[in-house]
This record gives sequence, structure tokens and C-alpha cells, in this order.
Amino acid sequence: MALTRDDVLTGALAILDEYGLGDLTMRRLAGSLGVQPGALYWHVANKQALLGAIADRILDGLDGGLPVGDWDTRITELAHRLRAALLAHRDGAEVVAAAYALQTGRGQTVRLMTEVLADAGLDETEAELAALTLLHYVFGHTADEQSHAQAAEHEPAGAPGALASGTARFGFGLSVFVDGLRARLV
Amino acid sequence: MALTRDDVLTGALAILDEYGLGDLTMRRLAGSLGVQPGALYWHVANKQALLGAIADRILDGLDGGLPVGDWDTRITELAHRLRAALLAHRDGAEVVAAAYALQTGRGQTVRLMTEVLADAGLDETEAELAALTLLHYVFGHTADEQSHAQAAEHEPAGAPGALASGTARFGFGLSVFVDGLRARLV
DNA sequence: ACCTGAACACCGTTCAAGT
DNA sequence: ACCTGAACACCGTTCAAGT
Repeated sequence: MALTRDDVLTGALAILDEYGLGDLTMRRLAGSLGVQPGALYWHVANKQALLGAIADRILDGLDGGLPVGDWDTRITELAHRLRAALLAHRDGAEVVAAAYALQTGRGQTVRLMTEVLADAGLDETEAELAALTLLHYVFGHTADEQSHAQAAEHEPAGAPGALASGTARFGFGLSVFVDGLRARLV
Repeated sequence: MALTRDDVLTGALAILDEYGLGDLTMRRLAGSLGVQPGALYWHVANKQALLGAIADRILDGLDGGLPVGDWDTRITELAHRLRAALLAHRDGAEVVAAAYALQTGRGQTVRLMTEVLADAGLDETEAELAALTLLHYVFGHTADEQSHAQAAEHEPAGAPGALASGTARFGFGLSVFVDGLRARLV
């Protein structure tokens, strides 16, 4: 039963989740799959391509069933979903941010955000810039959360002080951004 | 004439500027200084510490002579200065962002931004969160500029279309952020 | 105090050769 | 088609020993 490209990606995600990006090496991955390092290069061009494919997996299904409503609730929902997707895997923000930086295309996430913001009334250029700005915020905030990570895995339901929880802290910055955009639209 | 810690940092910055972060290895640095790799560890604890010291150099003198005036002009000036400092060295944003992620303290940049925003009327927690948000934006935007980098080193004086130049694009996102904060203050 | 020599335990990637 | 074996050209870090 030969190895599948899918097996390789799944194995890589498993190592990422359990040991983190620093321990995700081609040799270690090969070992966990019971195969020689060189074998991986039959399924994947190189490590960079592997990380790109992992990033795609992490972001998969991000845009399913977006609520129809005001632009601000839609963009807020998108941002929260992106953060959740990144938080779902150890070092997820770092992996996806690194993969994104290399491709100017940037996948559909930016396109979707741009679309929502253009609908809101921004012109094409501003909408795309605003989408990138938001993306940077989500990546930066989430990477921060994950680097200070470990504990506080699942936030307790009755959170303590005002902006203690990660979600609340994230929401604050997000609302500043949305407020700023609103000011530009009136 | 023995090597100095200062020589090591200067040599490291030279390699960074000329070849980029990917080529800044301890062995290469040692070679450029005419010394064995092990010698570096007399002057610097490890590579992480070296990168931290480089980050400090890049950010050095960031807060000198901040204009006295409204909070929004001050925070805008600070953000522009931070971006300029990062742009002054190849891969500067990536280096400083990586170094920042590891130290919760975060140096004085955040502290200064927090101070300005607290003066503006935000409470302590919100001011610090807002400062971090702004920091993420600056890092994200600048890292993006530098990864798509190379060409467009010095923007021509008479820039073309609306948001073509890096500075203008940066300014747009920055003003969204500042507008959002203003909305929170009235 | 400062550095060399030499090692240890790794990397990513390539590629003939096997099945 | 898919993988092994073995190599190539690297890494960061440690540490006795030299000066």
C-alpha cells in the first residue's frame, strides 16, 4: 500500500499539532511515516510546497455559510472564523502567514474579505488594502496568542476581568478596525 | 586585537543587509569575521540572543524627539518611524517581529505607544491592546513590503495612482486604525 | 580572556538504482 | 509508479585544549 500525498499532509499536520513547527522536519516526517526522507519528494516538491499545502488545509472551508447581513457583521464573522481556524492547529498562524507571504495571489480569504468590504462601499483599491490590513491583524494577534500559548487552552465560560480572554482581546482590536472603516463610509 | 561583541553584531547586520535572514548563519558569520564558529559563543549566548540584539539595534533611537501635539499625530508619527526603522534593514520586520514574540516585555516601543494612547483617554488595558494591535499592523504590513521587496527601493517623488506607494498604502491602514480609536474616544 | 579543533546531532535535497 | 541507499552540502552548539 503505497504512500499517498494525502498521507504525507496528514502526517505533517499530526507532527505540527503534537510537536510544533520547529519539529516539523522532512526527516522526522519520513520517520513517522516509516519511509526514507527521499521518498517524500515523490509526493511533494519540497518543504515549502508542503507547508503551503498544509496552510491550504488549515484554511479549508473557511467561507462556508457566511451570514447574509450588514458588511460589518460579515467581516467580523470572517475574522473570527479565520482566527479560529488558525488556533485549531499548533503554530497555525505562523504556518499560514509564512505561506501567504510567498504567494501574491493569497488565496480566497483576502478575495472574500475584499468582496465584503467593496460591497460596503469602499472602492476596489481601498477594499483590498483594508482586507490585507485586517489579515495582518488576525495573523499578528493569533501568532501572539500561540507563542504565549500552552495554558488557557479552553477559556473558562465565566471569564474574569474585562479583556482577559483571547477572544475578547481579539474582538477589541477588530472593532477598532471596523469602527475606523465605518467612519470612512459615511 | 580580539573580537568584540559589537563586531559580532555589526558583522551580523552586514550579512543581513547584503544576503538576508536566510543566509545569516552562525557559521557564515564566523567566516566573515575570520574566526571559527565556536568563537561566536564567547560573545553571544546563542543565535536567538544574537537576533534579539540585532532587533534592539534596529529599533534603537526610535523614540527620540517625538513631536508634542495631539495623540493622533503622535501615534501616527511613531508608526511611520517604526516602519522606517524596519525598512532600513533587509528582512527587518521579520527579525524584529520574531524577537518581539519571544519576550513578553516587548521593549519600549509598545510602552511608548501605550503611553500615547493612554494620554488620549483610553484606559490602561485598552491602550495596551490598541498598541499591540498597531504593532501587529506595522509588522505585518512591513514584512509584506519586504517579502515582495527588491524593486521599488526608493519611491519616485511623483508617485502615480492613488495608493500605489508603500508609504501611502501604509498610511491608509494606519488612518483606519486611528479613526477607529477616535470613534471610541468621543 | 578569547579562540581553535574537532566533534555531536542534526538539517533539506538529489539521484542512481532497485522493485 | 514508488521507494531505498547513500551521498552532498550544509546547520547550531559544545567543549577540551591551546595561547
